[in-house]
Amino acid sequence: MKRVKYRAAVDDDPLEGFREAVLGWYDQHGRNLPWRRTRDPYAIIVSEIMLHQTTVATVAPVYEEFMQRFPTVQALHEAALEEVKAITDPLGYKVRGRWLKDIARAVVEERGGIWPDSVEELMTLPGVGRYTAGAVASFALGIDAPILDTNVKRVLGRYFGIDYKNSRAETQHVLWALAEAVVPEGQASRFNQALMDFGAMLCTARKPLCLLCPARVHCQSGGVEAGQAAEAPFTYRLLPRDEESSDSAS
DNA sequence: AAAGCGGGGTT
DNA sequence: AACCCAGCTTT
Repeated sequence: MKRVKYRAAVDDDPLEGFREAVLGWYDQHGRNLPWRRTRDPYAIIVSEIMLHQTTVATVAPVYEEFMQRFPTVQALHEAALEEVKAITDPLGYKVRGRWLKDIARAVVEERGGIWPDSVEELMTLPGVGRYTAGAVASFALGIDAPILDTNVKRVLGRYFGIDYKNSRAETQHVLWALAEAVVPEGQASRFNQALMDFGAMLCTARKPLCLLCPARVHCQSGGVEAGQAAEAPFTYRLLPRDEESSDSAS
């Protein structure tokens, strides 16, 4: 008796379909970046500070030089600020050198060389906001924390039909909620990386490759190119959560 | 909520 | 010329 070689996968769940599309695409096309070869919180946070509003191509050589010169948080702590800034200032946003020095001081002197182990604690470090904290938590600590950078905003905004460029607090709140909801359990590190590559390489700001997109069946952007109709419209809703007080949103 | 920070690349 | 880039802090 001949066995059926394939099993059917009916992609009628927009959220699970999105996860599978992004992860499947990432397996084939994901980038091999220097800061992905480590889980050292120090190396990860150095890369994330450098990547603030700065392209991967610009950061990569500077990151390599920085990590060679200051391989550990102790090495950075003992270095002169001027020597640090000589490497980081050419990236722009020249406060980054001081932030990294202040982070090193906080970890070495105030925390005995032990890194914060939660998003909330990470956010107390200078230059570390919610995005960077989520990145370090997921990439270095293995915590299922969401991230919401410019790539993820664009990808989720298009897929869920949200005006992601709107800076209103409520819009950003919804995007964060979706960024959290979409993370597959136990896979935040890989999935968050996948989301960013997906946004940087396929679902790009200027000319997204909608015809190659494995998630386009459900995408609420309807094809950014030529105003195509959404193939599979869907809606989402935000559920109240127990641990949050109900007066948070106005 | 809005401004300020910034060099470097793309359209 | 305008837009974009693994955002955060200050006003």
